[in-house]
Amino acid sequence: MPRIDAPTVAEHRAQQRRAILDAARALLAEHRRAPTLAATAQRAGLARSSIYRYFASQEELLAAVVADVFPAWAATIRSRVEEAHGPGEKVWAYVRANLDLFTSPEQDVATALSEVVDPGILREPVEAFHAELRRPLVAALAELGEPCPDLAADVVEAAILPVARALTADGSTLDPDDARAVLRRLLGGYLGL
Amino acid sequence: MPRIDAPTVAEHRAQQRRAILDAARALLAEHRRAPTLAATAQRAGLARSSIYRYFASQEELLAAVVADVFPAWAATIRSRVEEAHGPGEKVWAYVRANLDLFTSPEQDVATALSEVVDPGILREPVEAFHAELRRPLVAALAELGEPCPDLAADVVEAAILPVARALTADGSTLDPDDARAVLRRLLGGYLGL
DNA sequence: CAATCTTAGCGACGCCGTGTCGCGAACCGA
DNA sequence: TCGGTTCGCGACACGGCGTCGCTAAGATTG
Repeated sequence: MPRIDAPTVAEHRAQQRRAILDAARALLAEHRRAPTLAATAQRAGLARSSIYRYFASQEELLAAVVADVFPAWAATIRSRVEEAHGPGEKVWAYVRANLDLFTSPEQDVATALSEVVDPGILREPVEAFHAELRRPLVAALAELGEPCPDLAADVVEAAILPVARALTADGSTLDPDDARAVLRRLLGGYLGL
Repeated sequence: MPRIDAPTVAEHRAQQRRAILDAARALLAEHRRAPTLAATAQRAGLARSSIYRYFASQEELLAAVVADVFPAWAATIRSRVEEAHGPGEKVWAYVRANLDLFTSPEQDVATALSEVVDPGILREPVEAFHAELRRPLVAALAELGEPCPDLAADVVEAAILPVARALTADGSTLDPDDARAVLRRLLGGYLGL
């Protein structure tokens, strides 16, 4: 068991796991695509093969990254929706909360995760948490009398993405208020706002 | 120059190119992801390395597949939009034309191409033609007085995708009319319908 | 304290993907 | 007929992921 820098092995393990997770998250945010294990390992300061001591596969590692980020995100959205009064307001609160998250300090990961609708390795872990995250939206839509709340929720969420992308694009000069206004106009009739 | 089955070399070349293109298209439709060169070559009946006699890279091959499919698609959409009267109707015609294409005989490729929003190799060629395809939508939105017609077009197109996916999903029991209704309710206020 | 067990870390390997290279063979034109 | 062109192909290089076996350092137990 080569060089251990923490007092105990258990702590060392926790530190290494964190280092790998952080490295993967940073690379995901930078490149907006699933990071390679080689790059992740280099950034975390260990050998590529050693990653497998902590995660069974690249997919599991990425799922762990997602699991690391989503809970706080979901909690924020849920509370924002709960603060709103009436189903239409709740849907709008959901939309705004999402847009705010995309332009928040966690913007990098949030954007990257959504950008990567990759049919590849990131898709499955992201979608698992997605189902959890969108529950308040589905509920609000059902309350609005929408016969297909799940499908409608898909549509609303899909509509949010391009706006978020436009807001976080590199040389974007788009005013956040204008961006919100586009969504508001588009979904406005439905929301009764 | 081994075995040539066509009268002339030029015809043989054209036939081979077509065979590769068709193989790639079929595989794309089947697996909804960029086909490997090995699989494409096997299906087209030549060696993997021979594909490079016809296409400089996998990316160029896939771009050619896209270029092969899009023109007819774009023409259909354009004519459907032109048939509509008034900007709101045009937007709705654009949406309906897209949904119809997803459930048409070319459904396989259309769905696959949209499904593959892959940040990977298919993305660039698809987006190039996409800009061309959506022009009538942008025009109609601008006519509606939308201040950010490009962004709004992004949103409308993004909204179409989940509905198309739901319609073409494997065990889908969704009524196409219900699906359209979801989009109509969501965009309805905006379209003034 | 020492023998033993456990296990982190690592390099080497296998497999599969893309893209390149050189050779042989077939077609074409002079 | 004969040389040039180029098609088709296997071999190769390179870079991904995942596995294996060795080494050595910590943990455990007597």
